[in-house]
Amino acid sequence: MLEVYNTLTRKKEPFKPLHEGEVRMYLCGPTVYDSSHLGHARSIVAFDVIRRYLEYKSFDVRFIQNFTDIDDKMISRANEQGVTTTELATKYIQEYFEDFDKLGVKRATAFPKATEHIEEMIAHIQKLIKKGYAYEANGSVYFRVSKFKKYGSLSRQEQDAKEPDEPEPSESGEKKHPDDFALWKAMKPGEPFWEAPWGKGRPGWHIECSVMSAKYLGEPIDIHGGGLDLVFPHHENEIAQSEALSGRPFVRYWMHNGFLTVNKEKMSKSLGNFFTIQEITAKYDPEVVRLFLISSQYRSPIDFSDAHLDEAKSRLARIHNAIDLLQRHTQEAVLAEADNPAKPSNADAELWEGLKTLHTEYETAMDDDFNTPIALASLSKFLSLMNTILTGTQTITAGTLLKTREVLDALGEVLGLYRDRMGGPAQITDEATVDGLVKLLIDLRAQARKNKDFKTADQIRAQLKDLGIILEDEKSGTVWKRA
RNA sequence: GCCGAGGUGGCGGAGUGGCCACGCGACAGCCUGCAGAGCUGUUUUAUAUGGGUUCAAAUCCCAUCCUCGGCUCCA
Repeated sequence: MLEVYNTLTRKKEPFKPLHEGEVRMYLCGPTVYDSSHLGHARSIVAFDVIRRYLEYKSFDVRFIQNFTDIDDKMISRANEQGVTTTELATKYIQEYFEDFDKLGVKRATAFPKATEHIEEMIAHIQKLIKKGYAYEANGSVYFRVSKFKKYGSLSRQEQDAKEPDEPEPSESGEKKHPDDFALWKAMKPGEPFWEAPWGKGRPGWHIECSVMSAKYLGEPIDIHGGGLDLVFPHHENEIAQSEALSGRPFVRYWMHNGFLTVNKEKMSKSLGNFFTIQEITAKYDPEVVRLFLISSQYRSPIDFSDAHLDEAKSRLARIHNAIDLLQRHTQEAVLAEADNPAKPSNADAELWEGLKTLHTEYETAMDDDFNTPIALASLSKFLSLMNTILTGTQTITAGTLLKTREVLDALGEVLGLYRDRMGGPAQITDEATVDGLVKLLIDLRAQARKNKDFKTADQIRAQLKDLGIILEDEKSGTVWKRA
């Protein structure tokens, strides 16, 4: 039984989607005025794993992620660079896809943009005004927080005790209460704008998520996600805007990921302690970065450092070695058993037992609010067992090995790890040629070793290493891989 | 100030009453012509501090100290 932690109730709750067999989830995406950094990756990878696990559990997942392509930061950055906000957005959306494709993040069902939903937002705001939840002031429109009694229930913040509608001298003079927030911002000279019944301007930040979420997923949706820093005010305001109109819950499960920190401080643009995904992936394999990001539970903080990424690199190498070992044994067994199938041995039974344990432990972990560290631990335990069995003296049948591969493939798919090593034998012609040539050299080296001509043997190995090809001697023979 | 999260071995990171994961690093052994990988073992009483409850506490209760986050820029 899957349980998820709901920020609304601050408890783990059994997960039951509104429509059986179907999950509708929405993730607050980036404002596309700059490159994504590792903090964004933490959130996006976390929800990617959640989405993948839900799919693994056979849910049909509709997953929407927005791009905020109009707001103050978009405007000021576009002005700095002498481009339009549209040009700026196009550039960073493209970069976004490059970054996250690299990190193995599955593309969302749709990526709606704020600027493509202005009409719907205006309609939503009009209805809010009509119902008395919003008011116009100098061409801007604000949400009247005091009118929405549940305000603050997500972030557990008391509504300001000040008298509603009491003028606030420190404010711009437009808002009737400091807690009120903008639904529509009147145009300032030189800014991009859209026509609205109350004048030229642009939407506030929060309204886009309410409108696009409802448009693409309906109401209520099952899961709405984002970083912990979005709880207040962003998500609180989304609830207010949406529920003020619909009169029913907007979201059933609110999920928030913890921060990526640097020296225990939140990685953020304003602190300047950020590294872009491009910078990190220039230094580390994207799969290493991904493993690093899922090595702690998504709600826990995770501290960034080179040492921690190096650790993930070592750990990933261990996983890869085990997968490669399995791949070789599987291919050999399939070939060997082409004509006469082998009988399962005790070792087969042991491996089956291990698979069963892995399967149970893994699912129990992921069912418990997506506990990836425990899922990885169960995988590690299994891989140790598998290494022992495969390097042992007993041969395993092709059937057992293929089953092992199938299970590891499915579990790796959820975490987004080692998938590229799970395929069959190399298919590209060049690859096949290289494979043939290297095997030829391996044979020659084997001859040399047999003749105790270690000088030649070592020379072959060393020269291949210079070409980026590593030879490793196994009990069953020599294998090769790329450095 | 208000609200919230958390302090676990050399390091990362699980664990909400007993059996104390998993990984990284280090050391030793096995295997090996050598190397790598792999396997095994070790890394002495790891659970911020002080009390309390209990046959039994990292886990529950009380107090204290410390760290981090949110409070309308933020994944």
